[in-house]
Amino acid sequence: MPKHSQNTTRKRRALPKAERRNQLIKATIKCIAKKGLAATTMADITNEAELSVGIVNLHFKTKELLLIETLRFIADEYKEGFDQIFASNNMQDLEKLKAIIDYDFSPRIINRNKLAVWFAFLGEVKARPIYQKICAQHDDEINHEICKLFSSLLSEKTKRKNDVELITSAYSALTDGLWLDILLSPQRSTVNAARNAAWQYVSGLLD
Amino acid sequence: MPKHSQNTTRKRRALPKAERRNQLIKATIKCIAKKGLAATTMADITNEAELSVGIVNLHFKTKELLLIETLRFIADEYKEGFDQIFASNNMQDLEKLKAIIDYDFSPRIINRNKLAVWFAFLGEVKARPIYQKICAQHDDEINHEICKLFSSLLSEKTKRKNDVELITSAYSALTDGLWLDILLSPQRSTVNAARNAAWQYVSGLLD
DNA sequence: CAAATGAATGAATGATCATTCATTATGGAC
DNA sequence: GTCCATAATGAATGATCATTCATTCATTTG
Repeated sequence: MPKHSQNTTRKRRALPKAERRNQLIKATIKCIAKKGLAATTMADITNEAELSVGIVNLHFKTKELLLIETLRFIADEYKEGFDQIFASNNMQDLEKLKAIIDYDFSPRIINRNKLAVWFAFLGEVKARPIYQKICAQHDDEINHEICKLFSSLLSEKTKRKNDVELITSAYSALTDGLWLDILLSPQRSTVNAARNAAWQYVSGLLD
Repeated sequence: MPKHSQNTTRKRRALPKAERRNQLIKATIKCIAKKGLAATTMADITNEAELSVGIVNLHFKTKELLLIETLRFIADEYKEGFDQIFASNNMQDLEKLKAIIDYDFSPRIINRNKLAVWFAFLGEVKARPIYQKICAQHDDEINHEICKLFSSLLSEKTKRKNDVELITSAYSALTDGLWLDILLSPQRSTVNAARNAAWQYVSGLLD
């Protein structure tokens, strides 16, 4: 009685390595969102993926390595979309900033499942420096881009009164904090309120 | 060979319940900061407290209940200091806001150990709603007070242009995000930069 | 088609851990 | 001083879980 029978026994199939890895990573995200990082077992993950328990060993060697790849997946996915916006050359700087804010609260990238995974790993950062490392490089690059954007957008007067680097880190912190709000409050309205709050902060700097 | 002998065997002592509970909670905080929530075992905690493994059962019934009380401890501790500032009646509103910002980045309350615990629990919120509940009530009360403060401090012009509730939630999110920065970056300088960023946001609203 | 390859399985293993509870120690009460 | 209530101990228990690997199965190659 195979678990994944529908009516008739489904045949097991060999898939390309990359596809299996993605399948397992997606199952891991779902499980962490549902049960938390601490309570997620290998059996949970392989059940969710409708595969056998031994498969993780085959594709990731250990649970810890699967977790690391899962975090990397989410970090890369975010960074990729971010880079796309920045690389675009049919947008003015202000449009880019608007696009980033929209992106930061778009459901495909930022939803409660992914935020749950994100914050689950961040919560373990002090104990597992590897998690911090995975986030740090992207973060630095992102902050650098945002800083350049503010530099070109803000008036001389504003820049004389405020430190641009400080504005950048406040902006990043604001975004992180708003994400946390979304994770913590199940209402859908939070996402819109969060986007508005981010935009209010930015527009306050611009005029 | 008792673990906690120094030179001669130390006698075990019966302490008032409340003291033992605090001792265990403090040990739990240390362990979570050092090993992470997922990897912290009962043996870790009772070793740290230099007590026997059975003691948690005696004072908290289960590990889960000890964890819940630990989160509650940190939340209550923060709220208590916050209330003290707000209850003071020899401070103007602006002074109060300054005092809150100083408080939010004072090492006694906000340090990497306590932040590690804080975010470790937040990371599990989606899976364990009880953690969310413990934080939510305090958060609501705090936001309410901050909102009142902004209402009285901001000019009519600013209030006409911006929604005070949105400003409040941006302020809270900013603080949360800056705390996350402190947890993530081991440099001591981060704390001062964070305080400055928070203050810059507020002073930008005031003039 | 037969043989070879290697992807996938899942029962078995052994390690880790929370919890239990019979026993021991402690500090009042009298 | 001797009892007694109860705080504290820690070896033992049983449950959970990551990992292993001999076996099974699908696909490819010759």
